[in-house]
This record gives sequence, structure tokens and C-alpha cells, in this order.
Amino acid sequence: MDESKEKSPQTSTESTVPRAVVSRLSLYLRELQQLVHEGNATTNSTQLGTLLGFTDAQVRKDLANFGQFGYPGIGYRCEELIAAIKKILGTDRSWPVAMVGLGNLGRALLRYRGFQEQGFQIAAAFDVDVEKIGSTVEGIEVFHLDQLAEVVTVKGIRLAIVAVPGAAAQTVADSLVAAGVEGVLNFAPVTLALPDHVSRVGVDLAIELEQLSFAVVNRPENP
Amino acid sequence: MDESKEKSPQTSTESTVPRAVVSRLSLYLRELQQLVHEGNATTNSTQLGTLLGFTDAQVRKDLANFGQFGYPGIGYRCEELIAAIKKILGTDRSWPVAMVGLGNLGRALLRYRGFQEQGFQIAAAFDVDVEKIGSTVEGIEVFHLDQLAEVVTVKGIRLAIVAVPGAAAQTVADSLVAAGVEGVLNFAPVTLALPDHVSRVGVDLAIELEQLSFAVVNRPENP
DNA sequence: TAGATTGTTAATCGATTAACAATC
DNA sequence: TAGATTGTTAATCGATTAACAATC
Repeated sequence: MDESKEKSPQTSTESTVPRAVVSRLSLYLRELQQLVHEGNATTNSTQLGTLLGFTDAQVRKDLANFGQFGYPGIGYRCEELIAAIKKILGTDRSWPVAMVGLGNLGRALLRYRGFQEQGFQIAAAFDVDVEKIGSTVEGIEVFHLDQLAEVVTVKGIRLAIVAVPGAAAQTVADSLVAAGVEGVLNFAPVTLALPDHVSRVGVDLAIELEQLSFAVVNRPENP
Repeated sequence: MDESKEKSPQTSTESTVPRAVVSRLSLYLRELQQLVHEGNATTNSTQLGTLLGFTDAQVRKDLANFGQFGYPGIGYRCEELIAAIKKILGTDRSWPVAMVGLGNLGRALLRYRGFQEQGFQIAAAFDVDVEKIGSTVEGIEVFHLDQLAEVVTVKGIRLAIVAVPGAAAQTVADSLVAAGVEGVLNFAPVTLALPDHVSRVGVDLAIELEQLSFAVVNRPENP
């Protein structure tokens, strides 16, 4: 073998980590927070795996992508692992987020507490309805979409949530990109075209139900 | 009660078709509907793949799981493929769905039109707030959670959406299972324990944002 | 210590991509 | 026919699981 045994210089996390692993990382974090809430100081790969439906090997392998966090013979100290995962996910800080679109979904999301609990703060909302511009919803100022670039810059916004009708989503996305936003969480039922340097996550509520109906219809007993 | 075909130890259900494939099937459907809307009668694996960011081979391979839908030299007839995918997903019919929890998110989801467009109809809503019981929201009757089993039976409900606080979600899920519901779409930030014969899809809005912050923080150029 | 559990390597399993004969 | 595109098989790639020495 002529291969050097040198480790590659990428220390913590390059884009070599699959999305599925990152997704599970969030689940580990959520479960660890729950375990702490229940009074546990430590856990282990078997317990975490059982709670989430994964094998113990997978839990350890996933974490191994980012370093060594456990103690042989003991497991993982919950608070310590929580801090480590938050650092990896980037949620050891607070992110100001833009909300675009104040229809039913957008307004509901403005009121949702779960974002803030995990380090995301809606810093500004945008719409095109003049009735809404200038008002305040849940303590968040509503701006016209035209002010996007300005507000994004002033407030240091890097992430945005798109909750506009499908027909408007791509145009909004283009504006977000032009304003310098780096990541978009899209609730519109369309696939957004974004440049490579902008990250994209899509949630389509109807699609989630479709996954369910497929599972139900295709279960052995159910024709 | 006879599970006679015990070939594989666990998850004998839809193990033949991976979840990832089913998820892409929904994306194909959405894109095909968009293509029809734009006036296209046919498409092909290269076009579908390009629009969604997949290879043409993957599109064909995914569809091959379910049969032969294309025409060599031509591609796919949009309307025909739409009908085929809807049949596979089980959305060639209308599904009555239960909504449990009428907080901000639950109410927003009641108003969301996207469900109905894809064949899902909220048939009843449930809460424990006596102020809401008996009222009508968006034309949908609100029942007390105690009436779940009864209403589920009468309305033939097989799917449910859980939009209650995390602390209440497992209890609600247990009630849904007891009422005979076969699939649960869970928006509460907890992992629900459900029996094998009940399907589960989870959407955690904070987790979606975490995926985004991870992507942004771990992009080569960004600290 | 003895028991428990990690991190990691090797083996297995599954999913994606490439290639091409079939065919419209 | 000539050109285009499918469905499918084979090759590649990646992810999950199993196993175990290290170690607390």
C-alpha cells in the first residue's frame, strides 16, 4: 500500500458529512434535551438509539463524524453532548431570521415558540400587503418586500423562511438571494432554484401527508 | 391477526420500496402538476431530473419500482403519470383527516389550502379547551378530545395531524391509536412511540432551521 | 477489579449512476 | 429510417451494521 496514513487536514466538519447524519444530529439534540428535562445526567448510544429507532452503532458512527464525545464504560454526559451538538449545528448562538409572507402559515410561524427555544429569532417580517406594512405582529415589525435588502443588511439576517404562495416563491427567493441571504427554509409547494452558495430546505405539508397515505395504502393488510 | 409471512425479522411493511423513493415520488407529482399548468403534455426523465436536481437515471429507476409508465423515444405523458403516481400514493381518493390541537399552528393548518388540493380534507378538529369545543373553525367542527374514537369511527378517519404541545403529544398519539387511526403526521417536537401498524411522519420546524444553520456555518468560506 | 461502553475497522447491505439493447 | 428515450442490468458508490480492542 502506498497510501499515506496521514489524516486529511479537514479538522471538524467539511461538506463530506451527509445530510441524513445532520438530520439525525438534530434528533439526538432534541432527545438529549428531553433526557435532561427528565433528570438524566448521562445517556449512552443504546438508549439514544432505542428512543429514536436507530441502532447503537449508528449513533456512535454519526457522532464520530465530528469528534469524540463519549466516555468508554460510561456513555455520554448529556449537557456536554448537547453543547457539542449545538456548536456543530451552529445553534450555540442566536440567529436572526427573516419571515417572508404573512398569510395563515407565516403568522402562525411568527407565533411559534419552538424556533426561539432552539436559537432562532424572527427579526423581521415581510409582505406586500400595504395593510400589514408598518404594523407589528407578535412584536415583530412588518416591512414591505422592497425593503428586504436594507433590513437584511441592517439586522444581520442570514436565514429566511418563505411562506408565500407557490406562484410568488421563486421571485421572493431571487430577492432573498440578491439581498445576501445564505439559507432558505421554503414552505411553498415548489422547488426553488437557488445558487450553490445558498442553502435550501423545503417543507411541503401536503407531501408529508402523501407519505402517510402511501404507507397506509401499501401496508400488507390494507389493499 | 395472522402475520404469516415473517420473512424478514422486522419492518416487513413497505421494506420493498425505500422511503426516499416515495418522497421523490411526491416531488415528481408536484413537478408534473406544475408542468401541466405550464401547458406541457409530455416530459422526460432528463427534464424532471433537471428541475428537481436528480439524475435522469434516478427518475427512471424510481418509477421502475412501480411499473412501466413511459414511452421509449417520447418520455412520459404528464397527465398519465400524474394519475399513476396519485394511485401509488393513494391520493387518487380523498382522505378525511383529523386535526388535533388548535393552537397557532393547528389553526393555520386548518386554513391551509394545499392539503385539499392534494386530496386531504380536514374532517374534524379536536382540542381540550372548552371555549373552542362545539364551535366551528373554517367550517370544521371542533370536538373535545374525549370524542375522538367516536368521531373517527363515524367519519371514517384514518389519518391524523398532531399539532399539540410536546408534553401532550404522546398522550394524544396513544388516544389516536386507540381510536384506530392508521397514520400520524406529528408537528410536536418529540419522537412519538407508535405501534408498528401505525405509520408516522414527523415535521419539526426548529430542526429544519437547524439543518440550514449547519449548512451555512459549515460552508467552506464561512466561519 | 469486573462490567460497561466507547470509537473504529471490517463486513454487509442498499442506493445511485452508467451504459445500452429495446423500441417508439 | 434516424433520433430519442425508455426500462433494466451491471458497476460504482455510500451508508449501515457488526464486531471488538481500548478504556473508563
